[in-house]
Amino acid sequence: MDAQLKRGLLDVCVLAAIKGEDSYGYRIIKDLKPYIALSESTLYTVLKRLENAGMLTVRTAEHDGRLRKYYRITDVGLRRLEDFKNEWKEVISIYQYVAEGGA
Amino acid sequence: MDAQLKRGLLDVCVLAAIKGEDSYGYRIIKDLKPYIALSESTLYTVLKRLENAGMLTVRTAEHDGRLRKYYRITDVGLRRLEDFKNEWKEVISIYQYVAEGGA
DNA sequence: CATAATACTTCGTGATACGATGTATTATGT
DNA sequence: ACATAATACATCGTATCACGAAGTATTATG
Repeated sequence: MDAQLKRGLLDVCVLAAIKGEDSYGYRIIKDLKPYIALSESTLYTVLKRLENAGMLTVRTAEHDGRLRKYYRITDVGLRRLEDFKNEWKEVISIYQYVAEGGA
Repeated sequence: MDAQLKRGLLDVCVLAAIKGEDSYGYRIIKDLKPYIALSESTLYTVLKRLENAGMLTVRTAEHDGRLRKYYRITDVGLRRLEDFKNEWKEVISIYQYVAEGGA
């Protein structure tokens, strides 16, 4: 899909992917694949950004002798998801303007 | 609204604003205001981009002794709007994923 | 007669998606 | 046994882009 349209959706997609259960990079990419494609470099940029914003916390744990970084959503992250749902009303009104022939 | 979400919508909003009738900078901003706020510097960047992409044509005309640049949508621009509508199905599916609690 | 509105333009900055590339380990196929 | 793919994370450089700030000029308005 269009790279620009993607921009506003990436962060919330990643938050949604870790909302129900802690997850890690590779799995997040696979879980999101049916909805939105993102490369590893993009994902790690997103995760770092969300971490800096306090929307998730990281914990390193061993799995089959290999280290994994597990990401967990915070209250701030959950609030971000709620804000996004509210913002969506605006988006819908914009879409209708565009789809129904503009002015 | 969120700057990132905006990115994928700006171009199509501007195209929609000139779809029905040729328009010019200042008016486009006013017409879009109820839906999406954009500054002059942003709009002219968008218009230049759309022109380079062949999605609109420009014509300078005098109006009350003042020069105005009128923008008209092209077939390429109209096709862009159609593509956008098709892309929207993906966006909706992403939204549902995010809104309904992710994985 | 100043202030606001109209109308367009340029510049610099910060944000950011992504390809390319690198490092390591574990599975899988032949 | 050995190569290839999959898993897992990380960094760097680049191109795109929205926007604030500032500028130029004309026409309404209070």
